[in-house]
Amino acid sequence: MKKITINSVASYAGVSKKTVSRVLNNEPNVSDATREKVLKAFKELDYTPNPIARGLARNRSFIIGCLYDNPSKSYITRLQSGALAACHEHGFNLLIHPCELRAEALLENIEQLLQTSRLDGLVLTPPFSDHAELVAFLRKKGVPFARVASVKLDDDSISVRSNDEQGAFEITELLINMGHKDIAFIKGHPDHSATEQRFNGYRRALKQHGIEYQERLVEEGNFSYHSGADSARTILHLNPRPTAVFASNDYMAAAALKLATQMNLKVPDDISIAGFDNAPIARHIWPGLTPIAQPVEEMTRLAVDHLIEQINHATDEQQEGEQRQPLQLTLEAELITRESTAAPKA
Amino acid sequence: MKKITINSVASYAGVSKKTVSRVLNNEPNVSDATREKVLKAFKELDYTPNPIARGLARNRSFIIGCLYDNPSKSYITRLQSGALAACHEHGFNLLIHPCELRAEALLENIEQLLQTSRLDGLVLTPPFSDHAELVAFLRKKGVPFARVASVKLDDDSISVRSNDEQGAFEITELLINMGHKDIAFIKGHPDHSATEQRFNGYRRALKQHGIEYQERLVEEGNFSYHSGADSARTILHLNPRPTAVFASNDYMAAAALKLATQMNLKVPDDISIAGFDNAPIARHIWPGLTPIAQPVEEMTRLAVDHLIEQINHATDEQQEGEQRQPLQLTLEAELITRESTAAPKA
DNA sequence: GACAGGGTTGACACCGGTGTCAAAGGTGTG
DNA sequence: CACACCTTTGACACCGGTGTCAACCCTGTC
Repeated sequence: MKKITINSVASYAGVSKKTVSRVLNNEPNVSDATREKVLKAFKELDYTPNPIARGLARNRSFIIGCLYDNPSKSYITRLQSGALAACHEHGFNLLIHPCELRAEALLENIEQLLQTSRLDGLVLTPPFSDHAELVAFLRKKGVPFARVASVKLDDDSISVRSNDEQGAFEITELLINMGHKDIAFIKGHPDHSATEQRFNGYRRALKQHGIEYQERLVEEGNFSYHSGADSARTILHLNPRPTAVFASNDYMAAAALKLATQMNLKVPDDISIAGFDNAPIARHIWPGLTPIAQPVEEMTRLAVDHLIEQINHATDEQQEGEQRQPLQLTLEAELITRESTAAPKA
Repeated sequence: MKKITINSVASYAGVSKKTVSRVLNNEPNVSDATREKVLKAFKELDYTPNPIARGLARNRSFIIGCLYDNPSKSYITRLQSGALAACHEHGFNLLIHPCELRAEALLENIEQLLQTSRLDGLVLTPPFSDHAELVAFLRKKGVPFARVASVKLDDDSISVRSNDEQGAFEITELLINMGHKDIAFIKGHPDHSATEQRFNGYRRALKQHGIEYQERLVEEGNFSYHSGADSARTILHLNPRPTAVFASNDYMAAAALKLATQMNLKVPDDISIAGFDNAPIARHIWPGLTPIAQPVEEMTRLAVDHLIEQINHATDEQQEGEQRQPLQLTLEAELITRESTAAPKA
């Protein structure tokens, strides 16, 4: 099969390759007649431009990298699917790069990624979104990036988050309004800034309703199912036992729910359980889990969308002067009620 | 920040850029002294080659594409993680491309992917692994590819699978040996060739143990949780009700388990439930699910590993003569026993 | 009819590497 | 010492596009 290059098209259409390039890029100042000729040549030769050559000339790769380190598979695939939607819309592709937050060679790892792939930009997902060192590193290198679900806001980068504090507040309030007073809380991974936000929301709801905060009801988890099981074991053996458990994500909530069932506790009659995220598992277990739903896919889509716009804008203008358009969006989280929460049995 | 190119290195080291290129690629016929000089220049200038330029010159992108269309998030992330392991080992990156099997524009979609990304190769995962039209298309285009979990073997492509038929046989036999005779079966998606294999294993086990096959016990699903719920609803309302259900994947099994619990049936006392895959959900629900575990990650890793070797080999030798090394591997699936299966209550 | 000014076009260098080939340098043999 | 032969090296074209700039054409105006 013969390769069709810009030169083939040019000679076929009887114009210079530069003119072909102009048509390719929808540049102005090409006469209609010429444009027609070239477009016809495209069709008849079945030509498609070589993105690698274009990338070399423009110093672009048209690839966005996605960084993550997360135990939840559903979270990861939702991130990816949001990122992909935005990428494909703009003719970009997505390269995935899982890596460990705690690895000491993190920056070296990222640097190598950047050098071996010449990415046009990077999406940082939790827990990287609030990694100060990494953010500083990328800024120094001049690599465009966007942050998803970051909490510590600063004012010159793209960041899309959901309102974790408010979400946690609402679900805690739901439990309180049902009549619960002893509400246990399982924290998330300390490296994720959402962990603190959710905890804050929990405490704010208690305070606002005049319920005393009890440290004995709070356990530290790390978002994994396993950590949820460990925390739940402690909580469910407390005496007196709380009447509700709010876990910082659905996996830990699911673990609590499984353990409660194993202990012959009825959910929600003996104990209510609430989660955070609305992962598929929340629907797949029995009883169905009441969570706060975060719009993960939408957050990522928006973040990547703006990232690409920034990239395109920056190269168009060639302004070294850091003409960033800061963008800080906060989407609302939504309470979804299922069977795992109810008023405490009298 | 000044850009370091091969020219900077060349002039710094006092050699030609071709010599630098030779050192980069570990080519022979460079004197030790020269090599030292160049390596020193690499270090001192902190040089890393531009993969886009290299890709243009060699007509390579060092990117592998991964095609999938699967409802199971855990399956997808395991695929990705196996593929990534192999890619990173060889200095490649992974680009993900979910797309719909049934879409009429499938081939156009893939063609565009190939043209816009200049992928070096493609990993086909179920249900694409056995998509005859797609395979023929790629072969015609000369695009290297590897197939994961394909069943219909042919003899000139890379394919890594696990033994679905045998796995289904073993888990069915487990149920039979526990004393079950009325064993319901939920089929998978008809487009996936594994669906037929698992069904075959189920029937072989019945036959080998002299149990009559009953069509009324077989329902058609499509691997999604939802379809499992539908099938389970029919099965659990049969009269007489089977004493065991074997679903073709864990999501459908989980749906059956949830429904059984909702119907106040005790699992496994009233009904045993078995799955296939060993997805995380199998551990996360109560009671824990007995499945056949497929080595998804390992299959994909091996497939991509051989794919990349074929790619590297092909470009080294420049043999148009289709010097493919066919590779057909079958990994064994493993039975994992948890709480959802037991002898039927007398 | 000369000239200014805008739209259209192509020659050519360039992006940062790799492939080809010939020249230069070193060694062993008759 | 002449010669063949192998190793080492660099000049140069090339991969397939894009950016720069000058040349050209056409129109409208004085």
